[in-house]
Amino acid sequence: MNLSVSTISRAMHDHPSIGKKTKQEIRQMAKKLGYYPNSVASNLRRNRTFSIGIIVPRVDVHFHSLVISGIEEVAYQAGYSVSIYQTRDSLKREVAIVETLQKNMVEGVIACLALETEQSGHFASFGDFNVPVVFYDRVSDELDVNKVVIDDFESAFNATEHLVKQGCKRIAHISGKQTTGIFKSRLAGYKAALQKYDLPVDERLIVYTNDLSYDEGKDAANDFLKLKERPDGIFCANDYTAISAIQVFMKAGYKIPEDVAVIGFSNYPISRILEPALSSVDDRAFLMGKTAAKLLIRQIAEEDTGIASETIVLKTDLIIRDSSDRGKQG
Amino acid sequence: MNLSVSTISRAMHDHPSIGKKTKQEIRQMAKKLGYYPNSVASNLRRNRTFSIGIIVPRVDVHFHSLVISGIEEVAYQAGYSVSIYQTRDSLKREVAIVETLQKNMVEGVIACLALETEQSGHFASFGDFNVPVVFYDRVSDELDVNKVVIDDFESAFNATEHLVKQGCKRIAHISGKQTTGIFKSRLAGYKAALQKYDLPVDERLIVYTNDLSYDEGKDAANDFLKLKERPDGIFCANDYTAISAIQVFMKAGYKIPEDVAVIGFSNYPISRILEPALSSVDDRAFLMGKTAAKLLIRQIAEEDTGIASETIVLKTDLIIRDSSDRGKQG
DNA sequence: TTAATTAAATCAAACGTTTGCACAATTATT
DNA sequence: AATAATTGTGCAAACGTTTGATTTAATTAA
Repeated sequence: MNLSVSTISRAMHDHPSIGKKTKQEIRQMAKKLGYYPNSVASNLRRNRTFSIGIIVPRVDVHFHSLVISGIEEVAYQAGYSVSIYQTRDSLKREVAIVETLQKNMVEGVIACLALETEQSGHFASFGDFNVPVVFYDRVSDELDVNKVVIDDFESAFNATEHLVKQGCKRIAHISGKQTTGIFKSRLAGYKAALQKYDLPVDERLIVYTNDLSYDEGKDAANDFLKLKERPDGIFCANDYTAISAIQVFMKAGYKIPEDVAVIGFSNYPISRILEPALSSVDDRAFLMGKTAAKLLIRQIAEEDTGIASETIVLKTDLIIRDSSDRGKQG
Repeated sequence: MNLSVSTISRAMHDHPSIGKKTKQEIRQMAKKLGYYPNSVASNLRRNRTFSIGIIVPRVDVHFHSLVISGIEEVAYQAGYSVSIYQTRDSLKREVAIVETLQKNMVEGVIACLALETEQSGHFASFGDFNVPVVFYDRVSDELDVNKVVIDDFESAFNATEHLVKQGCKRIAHISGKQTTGIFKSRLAGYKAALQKYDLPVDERLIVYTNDLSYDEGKDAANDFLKLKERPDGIFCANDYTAISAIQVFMKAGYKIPEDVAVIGFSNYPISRILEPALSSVDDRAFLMGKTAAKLLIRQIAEEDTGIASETIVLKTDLIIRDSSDRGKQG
């Protein structure tokens, strides 16, 4: 009953050339002695780490935590451990984290760029180590790498179209920074929907905010109130501004959705709790995480000829609630 | 310029017995060749992993994501990578994760128990490997191990006292499951405050919910409405029930806070956005994460005679907003 | 100059697996 | 009974560091 290490190793891995009883004996012994194979040694020998790195701006932003949840779900099943790193939207931190991940020899990386990041060259180094990278949401244009995003244009189009179908004739839009691709697309989708239904695109009904904060939403809504021809529908590029718009208009005596129908973007958990409950575009954050993880793990497994780049576009969900539901079809 | 591996190793670690110029040359060479020391090999030799595991019920619950954020902050500074695992409140998953962490040889664990978990014996195995464990929020009584919690009793006491000072005479409480320690403590704190101010403890003004959901909050509030002597203040064991209580009472024509002052618990980000803005007890989730990480890392570093157990109680913050602020002192 | 001291670099073992190859033991085939 | 095929096990090198002991080189003291 004195077996060589190789036999034990093979037994633990259920190698076919080990006898059944030997395997059983070894397994029993291992359990009795509380023996676990040393994963570090194993990893060294096999030249693997079974770990992937996630780089997010902040964990405590609901969108990101949902993405992380999706990633964890898939990665755990596949036997990978996921390590979390926060940039807090600082480029400097992002660069430092990229280097840390390199040192830690993660086998793959899933990242959402920091707000400060405009050049994403520091991610290129992963290519040198043949470590695949998948971006989600805020993606890098300059790198030819994998991406998981939603179709912001179509989502905005659908949301706006929904307002049209509820009978809105003057639909406003609270938009984000036009340097960010997703907000540009949402604006474009909004305009396209108006055009489809022969509604004029009125620049006075479009407000460009800096970061779509709750307070900026209030300002935007107050601007709308000052117009002589006020909007009867508002499509907001996120939920916070939608909430403040609703509050401002309600305080001014307007009925939601009868006088003004409002729809947001992201479907935060608050949305269903508010009164009136907020209609919103669900951005499928959880699915986005799962998709990114699947894509990444596939790339890790392939390991063949250079990393092929792929972009996955997810469909969104239009969630109609009281803030825009006038009981009409569509 | 052909140096031995040991020289290179020492040079990279800034070992004193390597000459200055040699160090420089080696560093330069390393940079030029894109050489990174193999961390797996290093870890094997030094018998370390520099990784800690976090076990949370769900990443996408704001409280937990804040805790994670705090942990990441501290751990990253200290050179540890943090791997995330979700139990989704399933005991089975929790047990599996504990085993995975064992296999992965994390150097420490921070955990919040799954709702299903009543016996936490599976965590004991970490002790066998001398891996320190820190629990936060939902902690294990049976294990003599490190914990980071808030003072639920005092927090509830303060919240209730605040309502008293706003002039409330009949203060209700929406409580959680009494099998969970934190909800028991909050109830006790509530009662203690009433007693201090010679207010009667009226069982009709206390509702025991199952999971403090938004809908249960509505039910509870409706129950209060049915009483002939209705409450003029409500202390809720979380924010969701506080929100639904406010909505129910407002719909019934009551003014908040004039007729009914309401205060919640946890200080969700929604709280400041609602109208009226919700008063709440801030549970210091971020600080909790930082504290847990510091405690854990200290324990990892000590590595001496058995793991000493320690419990850290954090002070909470009473955040007064419109839902309870009648303009009176206190 | 030579010995003693100090500084700088190398040697070699160890960390605990994995895995190709060789070998031994068993069973099946002529 | 000898050979071939099959099955089960062991050997030993390798993975890339780290580190105590040791050698070599450079410096200083006598």
